[in-house]
Amino acid sequence: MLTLEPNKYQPQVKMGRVLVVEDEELIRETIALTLSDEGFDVLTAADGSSVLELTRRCSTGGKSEIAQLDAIVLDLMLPYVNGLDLCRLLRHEGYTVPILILSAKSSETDRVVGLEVGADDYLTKPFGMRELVARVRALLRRNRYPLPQTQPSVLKFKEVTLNPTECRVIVRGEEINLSPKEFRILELFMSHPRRVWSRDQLIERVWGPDFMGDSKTVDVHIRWLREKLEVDPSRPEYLLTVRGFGYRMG
Amino acid sequence: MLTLEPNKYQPQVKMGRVLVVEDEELIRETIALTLSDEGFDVLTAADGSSVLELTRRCSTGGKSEIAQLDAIVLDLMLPYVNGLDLCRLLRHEGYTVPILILSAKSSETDRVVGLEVGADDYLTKPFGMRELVARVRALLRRNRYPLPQTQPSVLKFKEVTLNPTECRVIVRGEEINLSPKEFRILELFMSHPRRVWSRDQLIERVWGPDFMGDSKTVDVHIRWLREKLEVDPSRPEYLLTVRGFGYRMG
DNA sequence: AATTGTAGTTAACCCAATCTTAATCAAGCA
DNA sequence: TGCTTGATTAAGATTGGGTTAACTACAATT
Repeated sequence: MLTLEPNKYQPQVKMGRVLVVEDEELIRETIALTLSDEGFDVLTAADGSSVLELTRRCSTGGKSEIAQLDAIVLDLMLPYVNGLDLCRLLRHEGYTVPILILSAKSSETDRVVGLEVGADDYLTKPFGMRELVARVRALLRRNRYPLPQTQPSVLKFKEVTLNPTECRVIVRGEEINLSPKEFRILELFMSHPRRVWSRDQLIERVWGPDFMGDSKTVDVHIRWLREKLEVDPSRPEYLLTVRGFGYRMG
Repeated sequence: MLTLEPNKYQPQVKMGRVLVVEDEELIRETIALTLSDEGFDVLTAADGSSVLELTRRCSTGGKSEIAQLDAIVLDLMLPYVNGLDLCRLLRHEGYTVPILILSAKSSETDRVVGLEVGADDYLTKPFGMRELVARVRALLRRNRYPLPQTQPSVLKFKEVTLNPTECRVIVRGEEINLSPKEFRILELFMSHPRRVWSRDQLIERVWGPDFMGDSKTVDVHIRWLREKLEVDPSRPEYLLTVRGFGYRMG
């Protein structure tokens, strides 16, 4: 009655453990597969009583398995134990795991009751998988401390990854150390791949409009960047020269 | 442009401070009144720029007013600054206040985008006031009773543990004594590990926007923090310098 | 009221990382 | 070939961060 869906792609980041409680097999499996593909560890249950069982069972010794969940996706129409009662009961037992209720009952009153019974979110059937995933993610995001970036917000190009908020650059798996100017030049290039930038445009964007010096200084910085980025700096694959115009990434 | 709705009934329990951002006056006032009747302290704003102003302003001295909110109800169709951008911006600035998006855009894609931009909930117009209240309550409930496992009341990073409620910091098993500024700087770093903070951002968040002094003062506080945190302050493992940008934890 | 202690700010100094400049060399193109 | 543009390098100038100490403000204590 209780299954763990192995992740197909084994993502590097642990997204969290989600329990899906739904009696209709097709829906249950669809949800489980989708969440699993998105990187969640998924447990499934087809009725309320097996969830109750979880509250009793302790795996590692100590906390019950419920306490180790990061979220529950809970259908309301369940055999034996009603979903609302189950939600109420879990809260009454002191469990604070985020609960997202799924239900065919779409009236405002139903939704209000669901939320008042202790659910964190209420999604009415029919629903789209993308929205379900987004809502589950929102629940986990809120409860994970600290909040991971809502969006990856990293720039990638071939074997180079640049993280603007952390000011980090990874090249072929190795972190490299860039000077401020180098970093900002690279950031500009990576946020506009394949676009050609003239020296003056680079000066304008990276140095600012007050810079009074020689635009040839750009060449030197490009040189240093190539030194750090390229396998063979004299045969660049990333920072390419566009003779007569400027430079371009890619 | 910014009003505080006084509670009519002054409930004994403080429900929380909610900011309602909505340009249509009728809707805004309806929401504000309803929430106010339900016991919330309600602030209202008619456009995005006055919210931006809030990120700058700080009342008691210290945290900006945004940081003192318990939730934001945010309409998407706003003059001047788009609601989505506003949400993204708040998250990007590191604010973790729960956000509930209101929108007339009801497609699944719109909802997914809203949630992915960092909102906690997405409610499509037309909506019922009871549901709105229930959802706001769910957001606050979640924050008030944080999950023991997922949102621990303490922040940990390597060998440093910071307890925000008790204002205590343990380093390698030993409790250390931090000054208020030091504590709040460390708290900010620990709630956003790996994120780079510029001196100005630190000033903004820790000192508040009214601080008129030299941002070099940050350096000195970092120096003292290192003295207390690091094994070898001249070779920091926790508070790292990112030359040209600022500082970063880890 | 005087004293002591704590916290925060500012200024001064030093050093190393970084940036700019200039000079020279190599490559592309007519 | 000759001309132009980019690459490369090293020297010198500049900036930014580390560090310390003096100074101010304020609170607690005597």
